[in-house]
Amino acid sequence: MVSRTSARRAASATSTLISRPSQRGELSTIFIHPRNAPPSKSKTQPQNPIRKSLKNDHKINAHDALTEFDSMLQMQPPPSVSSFNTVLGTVAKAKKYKDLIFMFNRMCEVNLLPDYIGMNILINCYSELKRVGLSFAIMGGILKRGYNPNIVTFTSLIKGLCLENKIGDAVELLKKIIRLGIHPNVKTWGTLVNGLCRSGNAEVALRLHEEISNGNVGLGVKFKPSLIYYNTLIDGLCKEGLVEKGKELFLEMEGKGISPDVVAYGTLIHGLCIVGDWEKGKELFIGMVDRGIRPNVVTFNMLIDALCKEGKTNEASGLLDLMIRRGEKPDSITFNTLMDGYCLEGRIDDARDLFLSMAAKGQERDVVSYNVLINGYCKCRKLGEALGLFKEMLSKDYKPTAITFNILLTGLFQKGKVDDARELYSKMKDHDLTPNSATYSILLDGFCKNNCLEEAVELFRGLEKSGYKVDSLNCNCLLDGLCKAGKLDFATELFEKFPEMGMVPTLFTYSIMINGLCKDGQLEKANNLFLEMEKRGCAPDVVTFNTLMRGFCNSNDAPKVVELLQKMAERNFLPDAYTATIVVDLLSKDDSYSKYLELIPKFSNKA
DNA sequence: GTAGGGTTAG
Repeated sequence: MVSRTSARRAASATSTLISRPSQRGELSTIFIHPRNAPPSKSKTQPQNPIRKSLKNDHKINAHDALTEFDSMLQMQPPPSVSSFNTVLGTVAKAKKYKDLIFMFNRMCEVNLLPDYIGMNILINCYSELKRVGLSFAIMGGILKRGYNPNIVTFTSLIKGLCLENKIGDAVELLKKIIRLGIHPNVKTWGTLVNGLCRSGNAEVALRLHEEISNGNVGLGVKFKPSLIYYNTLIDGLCKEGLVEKGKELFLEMEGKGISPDVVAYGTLIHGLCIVGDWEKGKELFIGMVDRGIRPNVVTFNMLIDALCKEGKTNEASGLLDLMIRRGEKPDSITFNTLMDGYCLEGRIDDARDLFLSMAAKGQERDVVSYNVLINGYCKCRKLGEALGLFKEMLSKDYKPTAITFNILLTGLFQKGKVDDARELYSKMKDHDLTPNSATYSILLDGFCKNNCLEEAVELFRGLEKSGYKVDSLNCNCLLDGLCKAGKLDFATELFEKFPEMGMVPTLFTYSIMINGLCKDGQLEKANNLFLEMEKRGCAPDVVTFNTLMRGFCNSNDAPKVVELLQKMAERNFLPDAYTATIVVDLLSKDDSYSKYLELIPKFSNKA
């Protein structure tokens, strides 16, 4: 058991980690118990038949729980606070967090303060809503009320920190509770592993896994990984392209007597599809079915998506028929995925037909269905149709998202309709939508590419002033615009400001700058930047090589091009079609260049 | 009674 003092110490340790929120009004109803109104705890609770069924019937949904909650509030005498936890838990499981907060507020209004289980539910709720500051405040309330935060409390806090991208803080919090003698369990580790994976640190997660498996972390408590824990880690590894590691973990799990389920198989199949190993994915899928594990709608959706991305929409459509025959009901994701596949292939009419047939096939469309089709129309430059669909969705009361606007803005800029783009952008706030990073990148890029560089700069400066934290993607858009407009001085100035703006130049940033410098005839600077990016741990790709080689080629510096070609070959980079145009150009300039080209070792055929 | 996992659109 966790001693009260250690839990309190952990709590005070965390309060230095996270600043306390200022939303006192919102919380006071939960924290401060009104005087002379202790929580009722009658021993003779009236047994409510609905509540009984809540416990026994797993199919009870959040709606029934809310109804039950209302009737519980009406009871005289009121039921015990703890008896509310079942209904709260049901609504929490359904992820109806807004409803949950409403319920807690209602309880507080009638002087029913949640017990520490209820407060744990509330902490998890705020963490899920990415309001971890409030989560910590509720934990303060747990202490104030004389309860102990337990490992469930801390696991929810760690999740909240992870969801707000505060992985460092999450790790620190975990270290602190371990030092204080609170033992993390497999769910705590799973939460952290998930947080690490989702923030692009799958390899760190893997190292952590090795450490805890070896008993190096966790105060000598035997670590028992679970199926879900393994699935989390395998998924994280696969999403970063480390499918081989994922496979190893899959086998390790089986070696420990944990049988993979439909999720484990699905995760690994998805991973194989991501790296393009469709054959192995198929093999695994067959193996799974042979083992008697039924693919479900998610499995089918992933397979349909993989086929679509491979351009095999007919096979994907066949899979939709197969799942229906097998009695697996397709959901909106199934239809949206296939529609997007058709759009990617330019089969916009097939996408439209599927869109129109959804209702008849027993599946209502959703916002994503509209987004997919609008995007399809934008991509084949049928802006009229796209805008028509947008109007239709509004008239049918579908709520557009920032993505809807981003899709349409992209389409409008691509067609040079800057005025329409401006007008649409101004309408976002009418729909209670906040532009996101992608919106700003689209605007910056769109203005730059439509001869409105001034407006892009103006927008960028406005963003900086507004306190919005511009990211490297936003900057890359403006950098590219500045470079292409020949404003190398301004571009260089912005590029050099990256560190003080808290940004790390990406591969794209370097390629944009190298391209700009080359076009401006500043080849030495371009070459230096190329060398610098390597030093800073940003490996150039084929595009970077091509960009620089094109620059040297245009300034007739054949030896430099050859040198770069050799470097590419050393790294087993396969030249692409663009590389070929450079070589051809070089040869056509002067026959004598061919003597340099003989020096190039053969490119390996290894992909 | 409360905490952890796989799928779609920009």
